[in-house]
Amino acid sequence: MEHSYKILTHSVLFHGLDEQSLEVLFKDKLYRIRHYEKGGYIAHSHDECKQLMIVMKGSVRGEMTDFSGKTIVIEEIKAPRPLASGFIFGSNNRFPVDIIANESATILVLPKETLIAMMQQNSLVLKNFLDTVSSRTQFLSNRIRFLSFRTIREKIAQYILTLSGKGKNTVMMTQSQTSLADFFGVTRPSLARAFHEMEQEGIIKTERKKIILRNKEKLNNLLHHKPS
Amino acid sequence: MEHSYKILTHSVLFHGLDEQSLEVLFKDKLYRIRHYEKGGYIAHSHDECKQLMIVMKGSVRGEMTDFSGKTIVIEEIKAPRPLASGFIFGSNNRFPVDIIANESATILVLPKETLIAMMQQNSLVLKNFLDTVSSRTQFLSNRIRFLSFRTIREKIAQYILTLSGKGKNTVMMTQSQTSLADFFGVTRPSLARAFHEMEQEGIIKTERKKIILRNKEKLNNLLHHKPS
DNA sequence: TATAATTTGTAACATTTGTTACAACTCTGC
DNA sequence: GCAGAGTTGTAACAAATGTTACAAATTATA
Repeated sequence: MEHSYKILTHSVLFHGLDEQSLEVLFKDKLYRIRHYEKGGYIAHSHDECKQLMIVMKGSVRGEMTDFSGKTIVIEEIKAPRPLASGFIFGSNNRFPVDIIANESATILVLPKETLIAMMQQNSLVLKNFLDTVSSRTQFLSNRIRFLSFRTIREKIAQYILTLSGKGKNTVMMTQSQTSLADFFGVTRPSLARAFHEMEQEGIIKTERKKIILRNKEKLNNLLHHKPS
Repeated sequence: MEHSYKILTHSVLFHGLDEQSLEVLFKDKLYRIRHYEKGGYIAHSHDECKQLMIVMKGSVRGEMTDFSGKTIVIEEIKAPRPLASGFIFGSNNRFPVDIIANESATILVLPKETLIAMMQQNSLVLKNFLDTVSSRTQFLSNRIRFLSFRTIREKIAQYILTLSGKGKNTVMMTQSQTSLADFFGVTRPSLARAFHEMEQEGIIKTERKKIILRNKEKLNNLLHHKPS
């Protein structure tokens, strides 16, 4: 274990602690280290989630299997990140997805009790864990905002206006159009079409990843007539 | 404050503690109690969220103001529930909505430091808070699953199959069709139409709030050809 | 630099959903 | 038993998005 502390100092949960603090923290605590080969199942969807797992080496993926057996990759988690941290506590603490090793992977397993003890012993661990779970909430909450808009133009308007802040008239997209379409829950061609239409109407002008606001008022109006 | 402990024992954060434990817990801690009249602003959207607020009397609502000034009520929070508990920690700890008093309301304000101290002092408080935040994550996560399905029929299929579990062939809807439509992010008539079509095709049969599964295989197939 | 892989632009057509409006039904309190 | 509020059934038409396919542009990589 000793040689692993260095890795853990880079983990979000133990961020800010040095190796000595970690040694103190792990003393007399229950934990396990598990190895998985590529393709191995680390957890099954609907399994009870009563321990925190941190990927220490390699990477794992979350997969959803629908009722037909078709699988969809939801997310990839690389070392040294925790997985399913939002599902250890709460009223429905079960894995929402299957967790499978993407490659040979090493996982640190902390039972719920150990996690609680660590959080009470060290306020930094407590804050780190709360930050992790809360950031997730905030991400999901933001995502839902976008998914809830009826039309693609509304999503675009909200997206641009949020990024542009007050004075600015240009916005740089941080992600590809493809992944933005994914975030919005629409298809890529549809998103491209919407951008194009808005450009035709003189609302915006796009230059690859750069978006220039030409008519902020019209952009506002798109949200104006919003339902829901 | 003393007479308030009884109310707090019913709050999710202090659930399981008796009045004496609360007295010990609040001793030497910083906190405030604030009163708001109907319509008063308790917090503004984008304000920094650095304290936990618990509604002790009355009720408040979360409102979103879009760029045009139109407001949408997101949620109502009644006593004795905490508000915005998922936004105190995390990387973007700002209120996502405006918080406004629905009626005359009393709010207990716990600074972040007080909250941390209480969680470290009492493991029940720690667990309760983590349960609150995590339940939120789980709710949002589930909501996103439904919003991500392309078609209404897919949402319905997922909904019914999840509720029906293994053997059962009937499902009772716990909410009105109207609020289900809301949860799905679709309009009510569209949802009704989808139900009707599926009934025509012999997949299900609806009797008001009761849904009878007539062809589980076809229901599975709806998810089978799922994109995304 | 050449080549492959990824991203983006664009179009025609099919599908799905929204909109609006009204009638029928159910439930509650009086 | 009845009035009124809320919920559900239904339909015609409009609007938005998905699907598919291919070319062009860009970026990564050998």
